[in-house]
This record gives sequence, C-alpha cells and structure tokens, in this order.
Amino acid sequence: MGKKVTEALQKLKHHGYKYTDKREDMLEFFGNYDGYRTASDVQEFMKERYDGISFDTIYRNLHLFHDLGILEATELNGEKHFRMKCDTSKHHHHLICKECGKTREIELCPMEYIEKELKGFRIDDHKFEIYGVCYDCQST
Amino acid sequence: MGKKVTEALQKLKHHGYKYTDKREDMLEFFGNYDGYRTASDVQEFMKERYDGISFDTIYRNLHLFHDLGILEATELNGEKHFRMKCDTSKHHHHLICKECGKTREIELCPMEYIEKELKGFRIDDHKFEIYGVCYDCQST
DNA sequence: ACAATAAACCGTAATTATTCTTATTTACAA
DNA sequence: TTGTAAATAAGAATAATTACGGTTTATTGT
Repeated sequence: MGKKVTEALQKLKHHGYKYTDKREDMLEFFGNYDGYRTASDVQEFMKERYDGISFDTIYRNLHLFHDLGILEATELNGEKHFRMKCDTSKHHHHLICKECGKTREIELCPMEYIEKELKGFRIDDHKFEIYGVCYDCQST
Repeated sequence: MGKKVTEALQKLKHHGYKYTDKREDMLEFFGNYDGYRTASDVQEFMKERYDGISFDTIYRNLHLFHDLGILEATELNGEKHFRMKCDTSKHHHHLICKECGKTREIELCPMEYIEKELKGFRIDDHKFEIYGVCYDCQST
C-alpha cells in the first residue's frame, strides 16, 4: 500500500470515519495515478471488484475525501475530476492532459503578480490551469 | 439598441442566420450586463416576454452565439456561464464575482511567463480566473 | 467473543443542467 | 405570395449528481 494511501486512511480514522475495503480501494485507485479521474472512472474501477456498488458510495466517499483534503478537484467538460492532493507545502497549478487526465505541476502562481489589480474585490479562490495533450498521448 | 447588439445581429445575418425578436432580446440581455449569466438567468428574463419559450431556443441560441464568437463562456459550479465577448483586440482574463457574475478584466496573462515549463505538452487552452465577491456585493 | 450503535452501504428514485426529436411556425428570398 | 430552410415549441431523453429508506457492517465497550 502506498504512503499516501496509508496517510489518507489514518486521516479518516483520526476524524472518526470508518475503515472499509471500498475506501481503501478507492484510495489505491487515486494513489496509483498522477492525474485527474472522474466519478465514472472510479465507478468502472470499483465495479470490477464490488459488483453492484452504489453511486452513493462513490460520490459520498469522493466528497468525504475532498472535504478531508485527501483529494483535490477541478471541473472539466461539465464533469468533476479528482486527484490525490499534491504536496501541500508548495502552492502550485497544473498542466492537465485532456486525454488521460495526467498532470504536470507549474511552479509559477500568477496571483503573486497582480495584487494591485484586485482592489475592493474579496478573493475567495482562483484557478490557473492549462489544458492540452501530454507527450505520451500525442504519440498514440 | 447597443452597439454590441447591432454588431452581433449583423454577424448573424452575415452568416446566413435569421433575425428573430427572441435573438435580439437575448443579445440585449447580455449587452446590458458586464458579467457572466447562466442559461437559467436568460430563461427567467425571456419567459417574462415570451410565455412558453422553449429550453431549446435558449440553449440553441447560446451555442450559436458562442460559436460565432459573440459570447464567451466559462464553467462555474457545474453550470455554464456566458457573457458578451470583451474587446478581442487584447487577450485578457477575469475577476468574477460569485454573487452577481460581474467581471473585471485582468491584463496580465501568466502564459507569457511559463513557456519553458511546457516542453513536450501540446497546449490547447488555458484558464486563469479569480473568484470572489465584488465591492458592490460585499455591502449587501 | 458479543451486543449495541452509529456509520456505511445498497437499490432506486429524484434532481439539475443540458441535449435531442418531431411537428409546427416563421423569416426571408425568388 | 409563395416556397423553403431555419427557428421554435413541447416534451422526451440523457448524463452527472444527489437524496432517501431500509439493511449491513465496523468499531467500541462490556
């Protein structure tokens, strides 16, 4: 079991949530992929090993993991996408491949350069994402 | 009738699309608001003057306007948002108020500063948006 | 180990935003 | 003014997501 998965399970326990096989498998699914996946990607993966798994289980756990800061989320093509949260110590943004959902980190954060333009506006959130096709997906 | 609306109607005609009252009113709706609106905002506005207007009409025209470059679009809270296209001569991004959808332009485009990080990645699109609450909406 | 209990889960129905379909109406050109 | 393609209405269909009532399961205290 990967380090991130172990940490995530500890975080669950620490917040009083229960350990279940389904949660472990969902976390493994994300832990083994450096990119964004949709709810239906998760569902496809999960229904191979749990016949008849409910939508509710997928979505409930995705939200739970997101609320606990285990996953990060973005919205793309009208669908929510999730991935394991990157190293939280440095704020960053992503290049996102539209084929495979894999990401590459961008160090630069444009927010640092535009404070002066934001007068009077209360900032709650910001998004800087670049969409395209990664090297691997270009050759297929 | 605003200048942008007139231009948009000319663009429609130029591409062989027909002039209709509904299209004019939809364009007026966007022309009078410097911010993003959803399909249901449009629908609410339109059904006051056209009882029984169809969803299809709203969505079909939104897509048409977008395809012709009359409107620009973004996605927010699982819902598509549209606004009159800003002056196309200078590339820019937006501060978006989550209460009223109004926007303020940001001149800086972070893409200029990160070419070196993009090696091997084919860029199709990018998004730089800041979400929050504008000055007017903070005081209500 | 065993029972109590709160959380997790299933099956399915409901919602929400959006798209599609078919028949009818309308704008506009000949 | 009439023919025709485009636009529309009405409502069904779809896709992603959320909600709900009943059942099962993980965990905690005995």
